Amino acid sequence: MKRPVTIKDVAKQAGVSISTVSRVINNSKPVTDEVKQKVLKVIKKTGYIPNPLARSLVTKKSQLIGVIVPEVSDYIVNEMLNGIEEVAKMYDYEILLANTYSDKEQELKSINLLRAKQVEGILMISPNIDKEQVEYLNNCLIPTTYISKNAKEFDVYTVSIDNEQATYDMTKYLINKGHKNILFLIDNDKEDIFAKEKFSGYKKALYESGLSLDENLIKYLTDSYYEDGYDIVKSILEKDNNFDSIFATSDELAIGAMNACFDLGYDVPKDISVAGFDGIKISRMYRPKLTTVDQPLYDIGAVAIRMIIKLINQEALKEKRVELPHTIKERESVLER
Amino acid sequence: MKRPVTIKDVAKQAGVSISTVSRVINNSKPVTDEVKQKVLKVIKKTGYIPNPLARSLVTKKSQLIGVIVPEVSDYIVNEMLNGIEEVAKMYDYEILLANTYSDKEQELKSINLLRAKQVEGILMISPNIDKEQVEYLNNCLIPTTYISKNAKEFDVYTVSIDNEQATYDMTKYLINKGHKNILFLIDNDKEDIFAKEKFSGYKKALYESGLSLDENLIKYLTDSYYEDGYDIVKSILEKDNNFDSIFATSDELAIGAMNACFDLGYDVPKDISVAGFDGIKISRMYRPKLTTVDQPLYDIGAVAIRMIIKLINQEALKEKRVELPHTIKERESVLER
DNA sequence: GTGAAAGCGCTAACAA
DNA sequence: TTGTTAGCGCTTTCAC
Repeated sequence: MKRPVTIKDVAKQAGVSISTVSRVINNSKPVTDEVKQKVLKVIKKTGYIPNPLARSLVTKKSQLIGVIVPEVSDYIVNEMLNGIEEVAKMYDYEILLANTYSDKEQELKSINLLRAKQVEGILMISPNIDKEQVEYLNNCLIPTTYISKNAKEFDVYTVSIDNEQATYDMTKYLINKGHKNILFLIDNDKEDIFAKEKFSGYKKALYESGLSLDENLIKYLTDSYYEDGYDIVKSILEKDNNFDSIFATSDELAIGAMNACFDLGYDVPKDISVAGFDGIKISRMYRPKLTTVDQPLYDIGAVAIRMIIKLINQEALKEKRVELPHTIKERESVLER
Repeated sequence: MKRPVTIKDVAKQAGVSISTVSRVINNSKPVTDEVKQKVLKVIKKTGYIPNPLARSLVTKKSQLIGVIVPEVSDYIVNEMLNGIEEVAKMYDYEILLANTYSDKEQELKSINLLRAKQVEGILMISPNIDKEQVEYLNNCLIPTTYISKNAKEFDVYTVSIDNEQATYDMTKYLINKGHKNILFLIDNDKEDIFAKEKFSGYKKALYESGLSLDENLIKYLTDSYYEDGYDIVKSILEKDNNFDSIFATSDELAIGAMNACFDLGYDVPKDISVAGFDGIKISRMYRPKLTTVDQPLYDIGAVAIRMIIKLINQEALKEKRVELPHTIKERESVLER
């Protein structure tokens, strides 16, 4: 492996001091145009690339942002990652990714690892964060933004949609389509703020429409993979069928739900309407196409990373929490009743 | 932001030289147990984390591997990424990700960017690589492994499955199920080695079974998103229906194909059987569950990154190309005819 | 406008 | 076994 060319080499070949070379590559101080051109020529000729390691060592800036995710392959995370990547690149930041499989201990490890790598900021994507974590991260004094179901419970920088309103909107939509008994699948524990918000939106829509709430129709799921949606709907359907539609608060759950319906001989949407939440790509690929609450996943990622960059640059942020608009995507899985 | 504690601070507090501290954190040279304990205690007390930047600067090892991907959110890439992440972590390497959107220019840019960041190796995931690229990367003298449809055309380190055999196996499977007219959707240009391999596997299975090849049943697609599968099958089905099954060389394509069948009033698998290729998660989520060639995506990623690490450590590699086994996943989308 | 020199935090000879 | 020192590639005072 040939030795890479350094600033010294450039300086020598251009017949100037290394400070001068540094000045031209950073545009940090005025340099005579003549000298500048000379240096530039040598740089081009030698293919010199400044070593960011050395640079970071002195400037204390790594141009690295750590992104902690539960799983790269999670569909939601995934679509966010596109926005994150894009914006980071725009501001010349690189992304250091850390998978945690939603394991608290691994999350802590990842934080330390990223810190060690001198990241300038951290984007924490986690289903649920806890106090210990937030405090730890606060103590690190490293700009952090959260994308998490329960981030609202803490005084932290976070971006999301208005979950209560979104749930309200979809429930209302379902009701307007003539559905009165909506099986509500919530992808969280009952005590979580996230579950509460969604429940609240659901309840509000029901009451406003003069419908009463049937507690048996509310199901809390800890995991929200499609298998979980499948299992619960199947087990319910095997006993009785006292609902005309299903509203699942994640697309994966909704797809699992639809699968269960099909397997037990029900047609979606003819017999049972199904609505989802998220708007991931599969919701369009599946047949029937899933009617769902569309979250601006790309934008959520983009905004979150932008916040971090602003934080790093000490720019003023209007608010700690930003809420992005959602939309109801009317597709094929919900039928007028 | 408080100044992070450095090796100097530790040395001073422990009353030893910085070299001694360095020795205990690296276990590089023997240190009296007594001294060691003293240093360790100070490290724990101060929460000292060695600065890998400084370390890398002198050792020339960044513990970073660059992974160039067409798109983080691509389902295939995605499942590979899990394996990549896992193995990298196992060997204490971090992953630096670069999205290229399959753009050649962007790929070149990414290579330079990763080089600048001092990555020790590069994993290049790209639908198709070209000579210029390979040569450029070779010139960088940086260990590189490729995951690419046409990597076989070059003398490079690469991991894949045996595409010809896999295609053969699935075609054979279809034939054994009584299908004689198999619409064959290839996700590549006709001239690509990848397309040739798959075509060859298809042809071989046909001939072996005494079936003749109908050129009209072979379709080459440049893009292989589900929309592409949808469009082509729809346009064919609108004219005539001279096939009893579809074999698409990507799951997305296959799902698009199934959607087209449904939309035109055909049932899958009753009227038309459909088989895919890849074995991504959605192939299980969709109904009917897709019968497909299962690629060990996780393993492909894992092996590729392992190769790079071996290359970095100058360990001997048995072969430049490794081929992993595939399996035929029998599910619901193919019916005996 | 330019150069010399110090120093970022660390490792690795080299001495002791 | 331990400490001293040079130096990794760069930026940034501080003189000139």
